[in-house]
Amino acid sequence: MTTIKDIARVAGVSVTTVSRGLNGYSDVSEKTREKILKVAKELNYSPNTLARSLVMNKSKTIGLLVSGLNKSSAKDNITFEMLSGINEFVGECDYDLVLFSTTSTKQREKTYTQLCKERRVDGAIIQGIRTDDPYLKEVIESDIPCVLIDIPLTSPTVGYVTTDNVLGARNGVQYLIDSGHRNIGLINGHDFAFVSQQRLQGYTEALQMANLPIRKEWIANGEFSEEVAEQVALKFLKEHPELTAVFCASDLMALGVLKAARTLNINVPKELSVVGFDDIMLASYVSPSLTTISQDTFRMGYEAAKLLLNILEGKTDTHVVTLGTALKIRESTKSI
Amino acid sequence: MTTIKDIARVAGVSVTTVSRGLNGYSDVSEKTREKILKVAKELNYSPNTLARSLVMNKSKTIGLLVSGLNKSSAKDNITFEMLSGINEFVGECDYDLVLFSTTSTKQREKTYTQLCKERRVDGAIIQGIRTDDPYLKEVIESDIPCVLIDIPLTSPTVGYVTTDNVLGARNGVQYLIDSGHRNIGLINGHDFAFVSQQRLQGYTEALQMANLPIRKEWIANGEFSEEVAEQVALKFLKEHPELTAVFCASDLMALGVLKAARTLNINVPKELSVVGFDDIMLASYVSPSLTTISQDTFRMGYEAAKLLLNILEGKTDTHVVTLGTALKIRESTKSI
DNA sequence: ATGAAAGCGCTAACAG
DNA sequence: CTGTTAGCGCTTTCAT
Repeated sequence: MTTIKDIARVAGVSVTTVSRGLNGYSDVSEKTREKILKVAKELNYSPNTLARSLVMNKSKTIGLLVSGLNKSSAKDNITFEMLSGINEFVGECDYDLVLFSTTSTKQREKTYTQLCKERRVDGAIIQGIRTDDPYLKEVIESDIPCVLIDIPLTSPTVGYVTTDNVLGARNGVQYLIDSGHRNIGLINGHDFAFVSQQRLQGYTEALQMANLPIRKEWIANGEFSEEVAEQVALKFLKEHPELTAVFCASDLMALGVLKAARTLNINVPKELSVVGFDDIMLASYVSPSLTTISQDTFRMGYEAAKLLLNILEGKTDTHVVTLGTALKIRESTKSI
Repeated sequence: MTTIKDIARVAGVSVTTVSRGLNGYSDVSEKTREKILKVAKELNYSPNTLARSLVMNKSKTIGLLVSGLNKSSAKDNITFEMLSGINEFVGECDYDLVLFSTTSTKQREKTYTQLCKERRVDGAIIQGIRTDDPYLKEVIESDIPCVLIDIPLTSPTVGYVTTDNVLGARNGVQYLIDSGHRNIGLINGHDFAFVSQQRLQGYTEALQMANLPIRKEWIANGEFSEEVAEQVALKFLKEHPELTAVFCASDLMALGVLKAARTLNINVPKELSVVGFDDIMLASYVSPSLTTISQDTFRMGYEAAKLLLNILEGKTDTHVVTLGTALKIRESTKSI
C-alpha cells in the first residue's frame, strides 16, 4: 500500500510537500506539484482516510440510525425512500454514510453517543425511533450534530425534518366531511410517535371546524401495524355501525381496515370510506386503491441530509424543515 | 474527549496497561483491570476506532455498493430487502456498513479499489452492477475481499451469491407447458446481466425437454424495465397472436406486459398467461395477481454478508452460495 | 504484571 | 516555496 512517504521518497521531496501538493495548497510550485501527482499516479496511491480523519478530527461520514431496515418493514417503502433521499443528497457532497446496525440488544450495550463517537461520524440522522427511546435524551444532551426525522426537538446542534402532519390529517378529514360524512372514526398509531399526536390533532381540528363533536369511542389505537389495525377494526366497526368513514394514521393500518371490512362484509367505499396516510407504494395498487394523504419521504431524507450538512458547516440557523402533504383521491372513499 | 492517556494518568498506570486492560488481555492483574475499567467509566471513555483501525490495519467495516438506492427503484423492493438481509447478519457481528454513494459521475472519478482502499473497508458487497461495468474487472484483479450478488465470478478473495436462475426459469416455463401452453414467449432482461442469460437458458431447456421448438421471434428484450416491457409487449403481442403465454425475466416487466395486454384488450389469464420472476411485493397485490418465480432476496443479502465475513476470517473455501426458488401460482396464469 | 518506545499515515505549526 | 518536527489515539514489540 503506497503512502505519501513513498511518494516523497520517489519524488525527492518531503512528506509535507507531498501532502500539500496532493491537497491542492497554493504554496507549492507548479513543477513539484506535477511531479508529485505523476508519482502518485505511478505508484497507484490512494489516501488513507483513516489517518486523515484521525488528525483532522473529522471523518466526512455521517451515521445513520434507521429502525426500519428489516424484513418486517418490507411492505412499507418509507424507510427505503428516506434512505434513497439521504443517499441522493450525500452523493452530491463527498460524505459517506455509515449504517449503524442497531439491534435492540446492541442498543442496550452501547449508547447513541458511544456509537457516534467510536466511529467518529461528523453527524447523524435518526429515523423511526420511539419517543420513549433513551437515545433521544442523549441526542439532545450531546453536542453531536444530528437531524431527527419526525421528532420535533432542537438544540444548537440538533434539527429535524417532518411533514405537516396536523394539516395533512386535517385535510384528509376535511375531505371526508366535505363528502358528506359526519360519523368519522380514527385509527391512530401508538402514543410513542409524535406524528400520532399531530394526526390526532388534525383530526380533531377538522371536526371542530365543522362543528362536529369529538367522540372518544370513535378513536382507536392501531399501533401503526396492519395486523393490529385489522383486529382493532374488526371490533371497532362492529361496535360502531354508525361510522361511515374511518381516517387512519397510516396506509398500513388502512390496509388492515380494508381487510377487516372485507371480513365483515362491509363494502368499501359504498358503506365505508377509508382514508390513509403516507401514500406507500401499495396504496395505489390494492383494490380498492387507497385515498390517502401523501407525504414525500424521499424528499424528507434528502432534506434531512441537506440540513445536517448545513448544520455541520455552520451554514444555517434554521434547524427545522417542514414539508407539505397532498391529498390523493382514489377508490376507497365516496360521497354520501 | 477522553483518551486512554487520560485513563492512564488518572489510574496511575501506563497507556500500554490501559490498552491491555480494556481489551481483556490476560497479562494484567485483576486489580489494575478493575481500576482501569472504573476510571474508563468515570471519564465516560469511548475508544477511537479510527486510531485503532489505523494501527491494526482493519476497520471492522464493510463497504456496500448497491445500484438501486434511488427514487426510481421504489417499486422494486429488491434492493431494500437485500440491504435488510445484509444489515441483519452484520448486526450479529460487530461490523458496520459503509454505503458508498456512487453516482455515475463519481464512479468515473474514483475506481472501485480506490473507494475501498480510501475508506479502508475490510471487504465489500456489490449488487446491481452491469456486466460491462469497469468495476468488475477491478474486483477480480484487486485483492480486496468481495462478495458479488448475481455475478458468477470468483477469485481467492471474491465469492458470489445468486439464485438458481436456470432452474427457476425452467420451472416457470415447465409450469406453463404443463398447463397446456405450447406457444410461449419470453420477455428477457438486457444482456448486461448474468441472470438474463441464465433465465434464457432455463426457458430454452424447458422447451427442449418438452420437444418444443425455440423460436427467436418469440423472444424479446424488455431491458428489465416496466415501461420498456410494456412498449415491447404492445408490438410483440400484436405481431404474435399465436402466443398463449409469456414468461418474463422480472416481475416489473411482467407488470408492463399486464398493462400492454389491458391496452390491447387481451384478457389475462383467459387469453394470455403471464409468469414473472422475483416475487416483488407488488406481484401479489396487482390485479390479476402475478404468478411468479420467487427468490429470497432478503436471504441473498444475509448470505452475502455471511459469506464475506467468512472469507474475511478465512473460515471458508466455498465462495459460492446458490439459493433456490419457488413457484408462486396466482391469478395471471391458467390452463388451456 | 507493567512500562518505554516505536510507529500506523497523515496534517499542521513553525522555521528557514 | 520547502523541510523539520510534533502529534492525532491507539496497539505492539521488547525490556524489565
